[in-house]
Amino acid sequence: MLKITRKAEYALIALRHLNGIKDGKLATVKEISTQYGIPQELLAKALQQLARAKVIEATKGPSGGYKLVRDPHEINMTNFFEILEGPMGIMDCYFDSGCNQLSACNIRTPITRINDSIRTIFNKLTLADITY
Amino acid sequence: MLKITRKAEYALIALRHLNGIKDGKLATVKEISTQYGIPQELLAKALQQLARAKVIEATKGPSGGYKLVRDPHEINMTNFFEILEGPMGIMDCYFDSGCNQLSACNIRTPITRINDSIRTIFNKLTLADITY
DNA sequence: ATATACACGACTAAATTAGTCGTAAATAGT
DNA sequence: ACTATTTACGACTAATTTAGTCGTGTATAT
Repeated sequence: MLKITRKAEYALIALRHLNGIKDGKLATVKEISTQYGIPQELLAKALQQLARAKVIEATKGPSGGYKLVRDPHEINMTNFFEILEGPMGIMDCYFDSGCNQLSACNIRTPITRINDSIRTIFNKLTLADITY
Repeated sequence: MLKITRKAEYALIALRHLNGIKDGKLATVKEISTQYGIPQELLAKALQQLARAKVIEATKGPSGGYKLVRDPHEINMTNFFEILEGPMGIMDCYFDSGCNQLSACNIRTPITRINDSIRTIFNKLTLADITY
């Protein structure tokens, strides 16, 4: 319950790794996946998403790989999770999903407040915090 | 992502409902499920769990039903969710699950901190808050 | 050229969640 | 005693989501 996906977990591990290597150095998916025991293809997908979102930058070809291109203090966890997993909220009604039948719903307001609290936590948390 | 289950959602709706009815009055699963458009059997299960956990009390037979037996201020959301869905945490490694392969894991500490933050939110939130 | 690395969509498998069904047990009303 | 009502609960199926794999393509350093 309230779990993040493995893809996000793997991405976090990778980001922390990228954040730890020297400026200008690159890390490949292969390196990271073997070092942490992560399925390579799955990690690859996650990193591709982060690259599309311009959080990291890819270099193709031999001696290619990924590097961080944004200040870790600027990457907050709400952004991060939403890049990988879409909108964050403890219930679907929060963003979309007709939810026709439950027009009698008596908990929408409190749920919204809970959602906001969680978003606030993740907004304040940056990759820099994850790095210690 | 970070979603609660429907069972928990339904249970919340029911609890809020029970909290709203007069002292001594009971509400049946049938009433609640039809009023809010919730699958009866699923709601029944959720309420049975809450009854086992002594959050609500069941009376069998005709004119039976459920009532709240604890002060809404004492029922916090961590308890509530853990009764229905088991331990709460954004990642499994938090409580159990060997997680053998990832001994190289570089994010355990920050993950633990995030978990704690979320638990803190839910600890502070009581059923009374959900009721407005 | 070739080997290496990212890009990406399609696919399958596994796990979780949602929902259903059948049966039992208690009890109020008759 | 009988019946209708209501909770209790395990077993089951269906739906959805998540995890992981595969094939193919593109860029590029040597």
